[in-house]
Amino acid sequence: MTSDVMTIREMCDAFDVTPRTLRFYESKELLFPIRDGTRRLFTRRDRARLKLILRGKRFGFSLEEIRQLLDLYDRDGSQELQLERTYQVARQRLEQMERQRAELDEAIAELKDQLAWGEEALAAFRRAAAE
Amino acid sequence: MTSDVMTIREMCDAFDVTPRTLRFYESKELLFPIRDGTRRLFTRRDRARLKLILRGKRFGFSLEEIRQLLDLYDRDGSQELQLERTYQVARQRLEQMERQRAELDEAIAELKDQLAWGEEALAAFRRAAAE
DNA sequence: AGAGGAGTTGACGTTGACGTAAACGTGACG
DNA sequence: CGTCACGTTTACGTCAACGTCAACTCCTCT
Repeated sequence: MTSDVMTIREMCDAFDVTPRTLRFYESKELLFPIRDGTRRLFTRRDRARLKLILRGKRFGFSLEEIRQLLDLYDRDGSQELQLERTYQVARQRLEQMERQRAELDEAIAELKDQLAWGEEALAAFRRAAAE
Repeated sequence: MTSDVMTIREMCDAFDVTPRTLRFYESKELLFPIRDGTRRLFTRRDRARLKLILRGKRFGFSLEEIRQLLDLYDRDGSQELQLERTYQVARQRLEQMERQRAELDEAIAELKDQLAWGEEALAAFRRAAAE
């Protein structure tokens, strides 16, 4: 099963990222492709991680935050202390996220108010123009 | 009414920003304080603009976007077109924010799942340790 | 053998929104 | 008169997440 690993090009096509991005992620220890000589070969584990990375980015998380989350998903640590530690990290992240959501909700509500005001102002213009 | 203008310090206190920020905004042509010699004096117009700037930032607009919106308001004459334009931009932002919130909610749910998993695993450890 | 294409490693550039430091001016107070 | 506190300008630093070269190496096809 050679298709168990993918070249950098195949990865780029599959995930719509650039080679630079994949090398960058590797340098940040988000991905761990194996080497065929100097060339990178991405395993199915790398693909799973990249999928999570890209999703995390869409959520607006930093790569460093994502790296921490990946360590949770990656919970290979069969050790209780390690699990406990990553669990705490994840809980903190959840709190952050819920604060973010609260702020976002507030901003959305405010913006909606503004839109209502704008709508009213536009309606006034149109009434004035109708005379 | 000397309170018609404010010093940089008064502005910082009133709006909870740093002097650097106000100077930066001036350099970006978002604010136009008048000068008393070399010192800046912020008018009520500056205060109105700053209020809008900070609100815009909470909504996630870039300073450049904010500048353009402010400039639209500034051009003299009938403001209906400008208002219409601003309204459209704001509506697009709102859509972006609501999509962002939906994704954030999804991520929160997923992370909660992971946490439940971790909790269960920890509980298993503790049961094993209780023997 | 030569050309082409994909891959590699540095290293520097970019954008946004400021922070920080240096070096100096100025007015009020004791 | 000294010395603060506060102000100024200029300019360089920062952080994230890559983009954009340059200067190779290696494989493949003809």
